[in-house]
Amino acid sequence: MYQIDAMSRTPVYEQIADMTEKLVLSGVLKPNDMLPSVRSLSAELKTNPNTVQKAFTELDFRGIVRTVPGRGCFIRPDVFDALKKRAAAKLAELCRLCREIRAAGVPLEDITTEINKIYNGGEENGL
Amino acid sequence: MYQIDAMSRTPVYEQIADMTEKLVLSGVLKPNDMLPSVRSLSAELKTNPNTVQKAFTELDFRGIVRTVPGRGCFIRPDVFDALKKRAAAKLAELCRLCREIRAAGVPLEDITTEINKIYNGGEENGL
Amino acid sequence: MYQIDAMSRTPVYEQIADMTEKLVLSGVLKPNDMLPSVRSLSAELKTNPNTVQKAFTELDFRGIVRTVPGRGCFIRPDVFDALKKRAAAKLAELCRLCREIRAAGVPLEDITTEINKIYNGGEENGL
Amino acid sequence: MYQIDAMSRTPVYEQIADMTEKLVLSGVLKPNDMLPSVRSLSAELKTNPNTVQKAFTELDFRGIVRTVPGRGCFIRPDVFDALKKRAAAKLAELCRLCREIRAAGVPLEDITTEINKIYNGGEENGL
DNA sequence: GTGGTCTAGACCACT
DNA sequence: GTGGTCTAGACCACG
Repeated sequence: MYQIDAMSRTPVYEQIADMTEKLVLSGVLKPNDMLPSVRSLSAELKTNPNTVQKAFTELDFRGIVRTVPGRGCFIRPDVFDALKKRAAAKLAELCRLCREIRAAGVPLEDITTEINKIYNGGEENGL
Repeated sequence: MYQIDAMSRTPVYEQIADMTEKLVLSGVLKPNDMLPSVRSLSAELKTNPNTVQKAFTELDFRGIVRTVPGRGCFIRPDVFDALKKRAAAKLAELCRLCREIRAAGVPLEDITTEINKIYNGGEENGL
Repeated sequence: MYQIDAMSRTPVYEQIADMTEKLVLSGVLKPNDMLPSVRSLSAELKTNPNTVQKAFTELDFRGIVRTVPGRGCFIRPDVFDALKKRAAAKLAELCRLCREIRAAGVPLEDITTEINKIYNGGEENGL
Repeated sequence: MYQIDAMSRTPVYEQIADMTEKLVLSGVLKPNDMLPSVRSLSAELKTNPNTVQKAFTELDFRGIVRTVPGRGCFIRPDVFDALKKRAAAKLAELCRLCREIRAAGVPLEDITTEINKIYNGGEENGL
């Protein structure tokens, strides 16, 4: 279910957090579902438990999960509210990029055609 | 001409490189222009000379400048080709973000209206 | 009678102990009353018997109950003395918080109005 | 300047974070001041650098500091806004305690006299 | 079994 | 020098 890229520049703990987010968006993980335990996931990913722990802490901060000591780590019931907020932040980042691209002289059409391709790309949730 | 934000989380050397790029796009720096020397720029920005040096190396890597040992650092004649390629890379990054935003359930209109706002924002090159 | 919040960060055994205290304060449990057995309560709350056992040990420590091996767990005759002592400890904790709030520059009125609201809130014992 | 209590139940990293907050409230640390480095503070407190690191991360989350990789950890210019918000949260916690104390039959006067003592206690910032 | 904290020590990117 | 990440392994509280 999880897979990490050791060569990537994004930290392992962030990869785990991002991947979990995507598993929620793709419906694999649903509200109140329990995440794999720190130990089992660290064994599966062949990473240190502390790294997984940090990923779960990060997810807690993001409002994606609620971790209950001694019981486990659970997807929050209101996870989609948190994801909405994160999407808004990503939209702002997209706008920043867009301004840079415009400044480089790229025409509006180049961007809109790319975006339309993505949105007309059917139902695949390729993340 | 240059200004860095010490509180920003983007590395100072990257800020310098990005700013130089924008000075080219806004026409302040033109092909074959010479950049300030490492020593003068580091004095102006109150940073470590190593940091400025690293920024110049980064710009060299990006294809923006050509460093001539003993003479200085010059904007490449073909700088706009390099900038086109970098814009293309940014477009790809934008698409990646766009896919994530789509996965979060944000409608296409939210994105296109934002982008249109940017492209209809007149001639200002506010970078 | 009892109800636990699995998502809460306060340990389950503490939730059980706190709730028992409140049942005494609200008059539902009176001195010399017997508490439900560990087994029956753990079944009702769908928790581990060890957890309920730990809650009872905690209540014993607090001076709320007296556990008689082989017979059961009883509210102490002098339970209200123990509750008085605990209220005093809570008052000390409140003072600690109050000092912190004062240090943050919050005016006295903000605190007293909040407290008056609570004490003028009628007879409801909503705990 | 810093001192930790190894026997306390509050984690060391939290003690460090709380202490830093109090140093701001007492005026010892001011906006834009730099905190001691992870290494120096860990040496001073005889703790592991990772523990101090975690404290700084916590302070970042609280909005107290801004940590800039390669440069250091600085008190935010708007630190007092963050402290105001934290004080509001503490006031809510105080109200929760107050309700419990009221339920235990403690009269309003007992609380208000204690609080008045604190607020009339002169200028000492005893934290 | 679960997560939370901590130590010890390494390597990296940035200034 | 600075902070950031990661590994290895320990101990604790909770269920």
